[in-house]
Amino acid sequence: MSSLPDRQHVTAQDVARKAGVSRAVVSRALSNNGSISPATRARVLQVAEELGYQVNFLAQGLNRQRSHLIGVIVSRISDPFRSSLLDGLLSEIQRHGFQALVSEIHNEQELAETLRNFTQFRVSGVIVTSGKPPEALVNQCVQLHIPVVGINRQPDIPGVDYVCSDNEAGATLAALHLIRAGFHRFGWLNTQNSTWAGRMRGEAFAQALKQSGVNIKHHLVSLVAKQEGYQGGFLAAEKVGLDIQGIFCANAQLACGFLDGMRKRGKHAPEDFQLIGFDNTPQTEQYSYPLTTLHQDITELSRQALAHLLARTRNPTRPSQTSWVKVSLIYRRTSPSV
Amino acid sequence: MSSLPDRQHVTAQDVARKAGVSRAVVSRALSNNGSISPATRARVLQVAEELGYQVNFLAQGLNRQRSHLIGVIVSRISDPFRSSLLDGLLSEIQRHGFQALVSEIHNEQELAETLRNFTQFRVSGVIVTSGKPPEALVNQCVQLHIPVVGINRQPDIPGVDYVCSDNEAGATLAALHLIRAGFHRFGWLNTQNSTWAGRMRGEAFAQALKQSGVNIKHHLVSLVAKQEGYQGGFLAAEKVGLDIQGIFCANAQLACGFLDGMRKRGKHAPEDFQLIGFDNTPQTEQYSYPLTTLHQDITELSRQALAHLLARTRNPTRPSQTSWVKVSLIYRRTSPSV
DNA sequence: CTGTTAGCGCTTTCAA
DNA sequence: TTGAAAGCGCTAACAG
Repeated sequence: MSSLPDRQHVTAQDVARKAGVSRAVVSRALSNNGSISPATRARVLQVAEELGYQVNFLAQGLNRQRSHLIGVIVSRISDPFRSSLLDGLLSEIQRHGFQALVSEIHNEQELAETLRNFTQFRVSGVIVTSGKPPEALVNQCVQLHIPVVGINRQPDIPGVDYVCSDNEAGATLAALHLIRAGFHRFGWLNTQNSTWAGRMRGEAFAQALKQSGVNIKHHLVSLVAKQEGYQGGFLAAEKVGLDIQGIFCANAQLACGFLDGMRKRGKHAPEDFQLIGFDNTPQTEQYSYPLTTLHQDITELSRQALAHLLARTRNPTRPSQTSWVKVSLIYRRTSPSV
Repeated sequence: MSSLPDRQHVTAQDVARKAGVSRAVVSRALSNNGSISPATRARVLQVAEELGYQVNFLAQGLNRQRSHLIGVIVSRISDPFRSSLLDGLLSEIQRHGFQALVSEIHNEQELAETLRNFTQFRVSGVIVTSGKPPEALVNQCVQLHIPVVGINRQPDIPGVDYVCSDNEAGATLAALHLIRAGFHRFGWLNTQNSTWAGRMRGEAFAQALKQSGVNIKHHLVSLVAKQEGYQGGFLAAEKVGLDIQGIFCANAQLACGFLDGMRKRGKHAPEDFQLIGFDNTPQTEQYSYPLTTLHQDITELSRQALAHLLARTRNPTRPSQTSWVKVSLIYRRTSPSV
């Protein structure tokens, strides 16, 4: 003899009936939107509670033309830095009451499809941590008032906001640290298909060396890894000249691989050469990889990303903004002691 | 002079108008569902293409009472095994044309809230990789015909399907491998708040030793780490007796930490002690952590999870099933050579 | 094979 | 403050 209807879910209609009001009132009570007397509101909420009412987000989204979903585009999430970043992003997304639609992509085409899919779900925003979205699609998002924010992407699409670690500053810190140790022969290690962030780091590193009087033509060697990640760094170490002194790596995985590759050759940091990485992944604080590294502030990166998203939601036509997040040098045991 | 309406999105109505048919026909053409002449179908698809029509998933889901979303519950995804698992799951989910709603939880209460949120989006299924969902909520899912599948969870809730790595078999392999090396003093390392899978591994390890004639009362010491992950293993190594010979770890992070903790004490595997881990994370194939380990077949785990989901979608009342996925011992350099 | 119709469950004017 | 009514965009049952 339950008073519940035969239907599967309790609807606003059910609540309305039981509370003796109209559906509209129920909607107002729950959304805190539109005027309603405190008394009615309380009663409706009470009944809703009793009935275990839960808003149907699909219906709500359909009506509002916007779901409580935020699309996140990632790739290779088993990479430690990327999974940490995703972690930070998820926390932040959930903290703001959204749910994350996560999509892993393997190429630009999948990125395009994913972006389309996201719009079909009327997401409240898109966060791109990997790949470069085709401008046409992004423009469509912009037109639909779906905020798009890129993390560590080249800030070049109008209408998109960006948040980037301050790669230049980081690379400069690395260069200065190495120079102060009195080195003369420097190395820069990156992968063949580097991201924009990686390239920035390399350019800034060279630039900083140069400004400190290093003849980079002769004293900076550029190592390019054929593969991404640990393996790439490991193999790159096989053929590096052993007279090299201070090496800066585009990211943590490359650095760990390089360190191991050198170990295999019997060379160790900081005695035989010195190494600075980027990212400060958990692995680089482990006993066996005590890597001096530039710390990316993932929490801040995530916060800023959401902040941009929300700001643009309020004002869809505001000019594009890029936030630069400070990086800091973490001194460990692969570089000169300070 | 565009023929497009002023509205933001192209709707089925627009396509219908331009193709000179009714909305229903458009729906049929796109969903391949309900009879329609090949000619009309082709024409409709053509027009849809031209107009750049995209189904509104919110409306579709509202009507069908089911979205193309699959909820995934995770925690601590910066842990290498977990991020690898998530990776596998995402691939599999996307391969089947779903989108993943990923939610990171920190306790059972968040799990409950998340589960509710998922149902509010009318997900097509839920995959739980962490925590133990309250049975009441799960029952609600079951009633709503939302399939729930647990990965590496204790298979004990009716109506839920499970896929687990074969922990017993893995632990037995480990025990046998260590015994064959002629050892007498064994160790088992796990965290204080272990998962069910971890406990299973420990029990099976002890059991296997016993069956091989080891007096586990005296010759098996159980180390419990106060913290999870690398740090837990590292600290656990600080106080282990140095006469220990063969140690089995509940997971890869503990094992790496333990290895490093012992290194700090000047003890190395396999010379001074021997170590077998679980999970075969990428890190354990690195030069500095050449860990003998049990490989969890993430691809298979993911496939089975989706298979259960789809099977139960077709037949919501089928009896609960548990799939056991084979694990294999990967021989590296922390254990006796074979 | 195709069109009409009646919802799916919610929000939001607009009157009362 | 409240209710009635229209509509978000799509699907499915039913006639024709």
